[in-house]
Amino acid sequence: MSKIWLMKSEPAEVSIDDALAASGQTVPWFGVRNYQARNFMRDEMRPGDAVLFYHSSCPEPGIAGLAEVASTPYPDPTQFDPRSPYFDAKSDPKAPRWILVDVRALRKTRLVPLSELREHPALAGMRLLARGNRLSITPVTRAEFSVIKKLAR
DNA sequence: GCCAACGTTGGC
DNA sequence: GCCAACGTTGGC
Repeated sequence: MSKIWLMKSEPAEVSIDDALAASGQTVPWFGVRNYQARNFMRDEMRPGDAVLFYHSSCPEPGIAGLAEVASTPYPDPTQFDPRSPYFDAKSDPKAPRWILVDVRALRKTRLVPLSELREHPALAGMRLLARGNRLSITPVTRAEFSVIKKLAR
């Protein structure tokens, strides 16, 4: 059974529009520097898994589009680039610490603001909404996904 | 810019 | 292994 994920991106860096404009509508999900989020990509994601494309750290945080996992995991090149903000001097190229997957944008949705997600009773259990959650990648249940797809339509 | 909450680091 | 200090996330 395929899984469903919510993945946060700062639109100033990669927005849903940027992803849709990319070659093959696909972007490498670089910059994840949290072990739990990394492990989701490494251990649990499969190509074809559904993705909610979330805009964070911006004037209107919320769900901005639908996407899918488009690759198996592979090393995140930014960890080896000293000029990148995601450079990690402690990562050994022979055993890369950070990986990523490619994400293919499928379509933009109406922006469903975080505040609206919080108000919806059926979404009260969402990992995204858990107190103090900072994970940039969180699992989404099928029930949550169908509610959100209706909201986003 | 503030700050709550959480993750990571490193001395012991 | 503990835990204080520090760094980061991310909404507001």
